[in-house]
Amino acid sequence: MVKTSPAVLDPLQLGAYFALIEVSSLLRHAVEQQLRRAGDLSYVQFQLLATLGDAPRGCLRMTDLADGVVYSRSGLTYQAQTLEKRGLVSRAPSSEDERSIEVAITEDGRSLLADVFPGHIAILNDMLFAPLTGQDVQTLADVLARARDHMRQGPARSAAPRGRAHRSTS
Amino acid sequence: MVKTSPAVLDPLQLGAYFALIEVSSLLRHAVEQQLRRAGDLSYVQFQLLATLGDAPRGCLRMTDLADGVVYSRSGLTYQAQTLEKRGLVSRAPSSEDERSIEVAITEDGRSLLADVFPGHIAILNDMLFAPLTGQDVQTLADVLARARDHMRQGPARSAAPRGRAHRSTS
DNA sequence: TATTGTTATACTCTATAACTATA
DNA sequence: TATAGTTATAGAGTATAACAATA
Repeated sequence: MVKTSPAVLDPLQLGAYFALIEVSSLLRHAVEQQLRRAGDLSYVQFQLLATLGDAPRGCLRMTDLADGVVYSRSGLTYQAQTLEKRGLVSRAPSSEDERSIEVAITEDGRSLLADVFPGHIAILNDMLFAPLTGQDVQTLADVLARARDHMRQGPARSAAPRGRAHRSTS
Repeated sequence: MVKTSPAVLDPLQLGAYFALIEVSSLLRHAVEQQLRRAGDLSYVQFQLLATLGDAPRGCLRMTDLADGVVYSRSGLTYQAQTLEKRGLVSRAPSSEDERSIEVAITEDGRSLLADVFPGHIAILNDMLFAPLTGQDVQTLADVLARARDHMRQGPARSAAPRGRAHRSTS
């Protein structure tokens, strides 16, 4: 039988959850404003550009690009079109699979990333890292990485049928 | 002179940042879906209801309610109206300060919260807490609380003028 | 048939600025 | 004048479903 989670959180868990939500929310809001000012980018657009910038040849298929950044295909199409109009990415059919589109970051895209990075990093340092020790950061990275890997693995069992309908795990 | 942050992040910081963003993003997306299904609530609406539910008499002024959940006044007005139409909150002018509106969670609001909580908590347990030890949670709560308190204090100095303005917004 | 991606469409949410009213 | 809140409006972003094309 699958281990059933208790129906409540202990205060420690509640604190961790609230702090996580609040920290990421405040951080994201601050970073979004900086990205908008420095490069007229939304956070999602920045994530897409940064993902491409890190990719082997600055180039990924739409589907792979979407992974983890965007939650619907049409949403990615929308953003990719926006970025393409600005000349920050280019799109071309894949030679291997004619169904696929390969998205590549352009020179302008890399240049904009470079413009935006310093301010981005400054915010992270000032807001997030300033009050933390090296050990804190180490632990944070370790624990969150474990959580992330876990989330990436199985689709959350409880993502489906809870709440209103109070039937037990059927 | 203000201490200047280094222009780059070390790999550890980068890892902590990415993991934080990814974890909170995955978590929030999962929770949003659950809230929508179980109670037809957006995350912000849930936060507002939950904040009211925790308040001394289930009642807060608009301004205090906004704090930390919403980033503009009109945004709160919009959400408060939405919740009021559904009978989940009520609004009445404050007797002390005629300018203020006091928002109170209703019985229906509390009932909906109760409907939604179990599924919400189940997701947290399954996605976030399952792979973590009690010590992990303890540390996470501690470190993130410190970060949050720091963020709450001063408006980030770097929120203003960094990253070379790329004014070609035309 | 399954997969990749686009389009049309409708909707939610947010932000800015102008506004009213009270302190 | 400053504060509390609303309104009008406009724009960004997202999701769903129907669609075309390739594997």
